[in-house]
Amino acid sequence: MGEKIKIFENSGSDKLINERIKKINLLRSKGIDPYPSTYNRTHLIGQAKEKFKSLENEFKDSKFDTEEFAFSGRVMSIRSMGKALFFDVKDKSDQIQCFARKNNLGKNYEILECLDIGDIVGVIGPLIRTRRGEISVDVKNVVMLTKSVRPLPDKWSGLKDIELRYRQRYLDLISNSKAYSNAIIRPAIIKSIREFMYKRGFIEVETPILVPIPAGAQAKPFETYHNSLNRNLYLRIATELYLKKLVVGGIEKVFEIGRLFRNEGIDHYHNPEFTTMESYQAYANYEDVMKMVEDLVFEVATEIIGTHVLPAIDGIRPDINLKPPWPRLDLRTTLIDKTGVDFYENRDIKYIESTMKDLGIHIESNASWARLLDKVISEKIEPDLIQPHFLIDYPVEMSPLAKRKIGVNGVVERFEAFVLGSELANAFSELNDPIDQRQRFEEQEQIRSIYGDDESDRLDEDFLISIEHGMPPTGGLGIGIDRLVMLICGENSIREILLFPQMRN
RNA sequence: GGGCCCUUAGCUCAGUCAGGUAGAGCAACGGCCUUUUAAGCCGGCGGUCGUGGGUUCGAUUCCCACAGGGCCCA
Repeated sequence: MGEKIKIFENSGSDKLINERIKKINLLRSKGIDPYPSTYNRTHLIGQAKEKFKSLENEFKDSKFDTEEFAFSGRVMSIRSMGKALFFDVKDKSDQIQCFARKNNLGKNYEILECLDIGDIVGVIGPLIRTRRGEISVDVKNVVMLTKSVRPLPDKWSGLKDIELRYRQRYLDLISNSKAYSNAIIRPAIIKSIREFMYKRGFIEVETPILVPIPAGAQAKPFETYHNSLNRNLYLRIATELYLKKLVVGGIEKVFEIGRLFRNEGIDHYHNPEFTTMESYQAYANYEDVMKMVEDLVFEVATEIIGTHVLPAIDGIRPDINLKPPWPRLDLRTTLIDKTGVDFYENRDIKYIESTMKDLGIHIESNASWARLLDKVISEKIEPDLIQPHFLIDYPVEMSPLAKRKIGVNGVVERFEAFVLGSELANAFSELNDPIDQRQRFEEQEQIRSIYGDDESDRLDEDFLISIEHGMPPTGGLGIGIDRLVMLICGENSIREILLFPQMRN
C-alpha cells in the first residue's frame, strides 16, 4: 500500500472516495484496522435463518434466546436511527438485517459511525425478530473487515448499464441476482457434464492450445509468435485432431472441455473465445453419439434446474422439452420439404446460385457449393428448429472429417443438434480411411485457393500420419458449452453467461 | 460490412423536438431521531452533458467526424 493517498477534490467520484478515505484514517486513529487479515465466521446467513425459524416452531409463542452467530458479508444498505443503526449484510447464501444499538456496542459503535454501503464487515450476535417481523441480528459486536472506498451502484435500481455490467462484472454480481446465479450455474453445468462423461468411462485430457496448424474446423484462427522457436503459432480452433490422435493411441473414450478461439465477428451469439466439449468414442458411430447427446442434455438440465422442461420466458422462448428421443430429420428430405428443391441431386455452383436467388436468399460472391448450401440450411431450416431436433446425413462437401454413409452417394454420417433455432452440437462417425481423409484435406486446400476461403479446413500431416497407423471406428462430438448454458439459464446473449465477454478497447 | 438508436452527477433517469452553458431520486456530507426497512424531516454539496471539429452573438440541444454500447440486416 502506498504511503500517501493522493487527494483530489475535482470531481464527484473523487469527493465520494475522499470521504471514505477520511473514514479509513479516522478508524486507524482509533486503533482500528480497516483491513484485518482474519475473521472467524461461524455461520452462513442462510443457515442461521433456517435455524432460527425451526427454533420458532419449536418454542411456539414462548420466548427463547439463540446462540451468538458470527456472520460476514457486504453492507448493502444502511438506515440510521440516531443512536441505533439498521444495516443489511449479504453473504453468498442470503442477506440479513442487522440491528445495532449504541448502548449495546459501546466503543465499537464508532465503527458503525464510519460504516458505508459496500463495506465488508463481521457481525456477531443472536437472532431476533424486530417489531416489523424481520429476522435480524441483535448486534453485540461488529468488526470492520474491508473498508470500501468506492460507492456501490444504486441500491434500488442496481446496475443497469449493459456496458458497465460486462466491464465491471463484479458490480453486476453484487447488484443483480440473475448475474450471480448465471455465474454459479455455468460451473454447475460443466461439473454435471464431467460427471456424465466420467460415469460413461470417458477420460478427460488436455491438448495444446498453441498449435502449429489450426485444423479440425472451418474457421479463421488467431495467430501468434513464439520467440525462441522463431515461428508462428495459432490458437486452436478445435480440439478434434489431437483427440483423435489419442484414440489412435488407445484412449478409447476421451474428451476435453476447453476454450477454442475463432477470429471472427462478435455479436450476442459469438465471442472470439468460447468453450466446447469434444468427445471421441472408439467402436461407436454417430447413432450412438446422438443418443449420448440427448441423454447428456436431458440429464444435465434435469440435475441443474430440476426438470427437463425448460420454462417459457416472455419474449425469448416457449417451453422447451428436452426429453429424448429428439426427432431425427433427414437433411435432404427436410431441404426438399422447406424449399421444394433437391439440392443433393445437383452439386453445380451455378445451379445452387440460381436456386437460392429464386428462394430469395442472399448469395455470397465466390462461395463454394458447401458454403452456399450451409447458408440455405441456416436460412430455411434452422430458424424453425425451436424444440430440440437432430438434422442428419450431410453432404460430404460440408464435412471433410466425417465418414461416408454406406450406400448413399455423397453423404456422410453426420448430425447437428439444434434448439431455439441455433446449433448446439455437431457430430459424426469419424473418417478413419487415411486415403480418403488426405483427399478431403486436399480438396479443402483447393477450396481455399480457388475461392479464397480462409475458413477452409487445413491439411495436417501429423494427423494424417496418425490415422495411417489405424484409428478404430469412432464416434465424435462437439457440443457448445456456452449455448447449453444459455439454454439452461434462459439467456439469449452469450455475453450474459460469460463472466468477462470480449469488449472493445 | 450496411441501417437505426443510445452516451447528462458515483448509480438510475428527466431535459434536447421549438439553441440562452442543467434537474430529480438514490448514494455521499452537516443536523434531529434507540424496532427501521426504497425509513423520515431540515440544510447544503456534487456536472469539462462521451471526444474532436463546424454553424451561431451564444451549443448538452443543430450539423460532421470519431470512440464506446445496443438493436436489426448482411
